[in-house]
Amino acid sequence: MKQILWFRRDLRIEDNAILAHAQGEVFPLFIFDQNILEKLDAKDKRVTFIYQSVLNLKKELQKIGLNLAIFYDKPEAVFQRLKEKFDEILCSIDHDNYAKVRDKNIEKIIPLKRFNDAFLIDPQEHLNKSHLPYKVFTPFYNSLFYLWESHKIKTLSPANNLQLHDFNYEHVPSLEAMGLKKQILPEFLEQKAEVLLEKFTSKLTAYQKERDFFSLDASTKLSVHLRFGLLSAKQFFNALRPYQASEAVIRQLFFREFYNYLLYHFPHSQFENQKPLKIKFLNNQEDFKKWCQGETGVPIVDAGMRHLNQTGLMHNRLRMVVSSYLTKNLLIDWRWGEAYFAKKLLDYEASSNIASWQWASSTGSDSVPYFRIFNPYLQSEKFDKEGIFIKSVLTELSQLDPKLFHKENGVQSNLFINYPSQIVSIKMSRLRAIEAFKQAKSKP
DNA sequence: AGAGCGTTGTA
DNA sequence: ACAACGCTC
Repeated sequence: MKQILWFRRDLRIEDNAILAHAQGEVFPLFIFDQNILEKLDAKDKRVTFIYQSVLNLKKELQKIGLNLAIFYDKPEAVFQRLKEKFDEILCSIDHDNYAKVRDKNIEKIIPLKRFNDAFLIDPQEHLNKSHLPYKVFTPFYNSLFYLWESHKIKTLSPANNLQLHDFNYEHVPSLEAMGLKKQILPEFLEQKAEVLLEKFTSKLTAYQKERDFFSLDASTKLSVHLRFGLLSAKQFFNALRPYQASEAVIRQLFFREFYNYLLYHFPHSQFENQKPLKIKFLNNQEDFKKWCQGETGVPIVDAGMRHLNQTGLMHNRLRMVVSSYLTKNLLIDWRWGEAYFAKKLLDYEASSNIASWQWASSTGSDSVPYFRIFNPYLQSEKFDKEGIFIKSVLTELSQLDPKLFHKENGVQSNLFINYPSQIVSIKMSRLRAIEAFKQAKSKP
């Protein structure tokens, strides 16, 4: 048996399904997919992260007597060249549309063996008592109680006695050759997943209380590592579950499961409202541009967006604040926001991003009620009272009294500060959104 | 099949 | 209160 081990979003050795299930002669490879790269900005941060992770993986594979061939090509072309020599490809599953279409085409060239490796559960399982997929988080979460109860989930180790297929693929394409520039990444991304995990574990007890506060450093910082599989979901679970205080963070891990599960069962939700609502969005291009650039005149929204643009990161609650502002206050289609996040977020995960935007725009299956609209000023007052986060990003406001950040036109009232005026009044746009969603619902 | 409930809120 | 609905058992 001759197998290609196609690494994609599983850039690790331990608990890796394709390495564990491999047998005989193997050819590990990674493809920098031209179809994907050609659509990216030359300054895309994720590719820098993936690039360094892939080089690390190559070293790790060499330590266990294997290696990694690195291609810059279209997957179809790579496998066309290799098809005579191999019996099958092993890879992990992705449920987003691009991945599904890609894999279907590859399968016509060489048989593909897929493993559910990026998530704890296989979405095909875990149906409700009516044998239908869950649409509400809590019952879904309760159905995973058996997992929660098990303090350890069995992980996988690389298979023994693998032989490396004839290997003369030492050439590694440079980032520049792929049309990309090396980017400076947030410092924590240079650290190994185990190190971040250990640091998080030491402050786990504070997580539940502090996780909502933008300026506190309470989050796991592991979303990017999880996204590209430098750490598996099982490893994450196993490391944290033993602790008393783990419920809150495991719950978030299960949200990740839920959103992957929803995308699997409701693939159309990637493109359309999951609930068949016909909302009359305003979709004003100028407003959208201001939102993207962090020029809305609402300090917490602008700080969140500019921080995203600068770093590729955004705090969970901030994502809710800016997405509520876009879809409700500005009445712009969630798909515009989803696409922008897809371009910018270092931890962009299609399933989580899509479901979260559907949540914010009240179009998803278990989303926020349309009349429960975030007031960005109350959010910043509650979660960034001293304006620490806002000032860290909007440095031109660093001398201001933080109270000004938490009321409409507060900053603008200071005549010495040059800050954009508000696009809309919060009160007016809130009522406008409620009306638009009411209308959408009453349509046949 | 009818009861009970629903991630993150606001005025 | 908001609006009152879909999901789940």
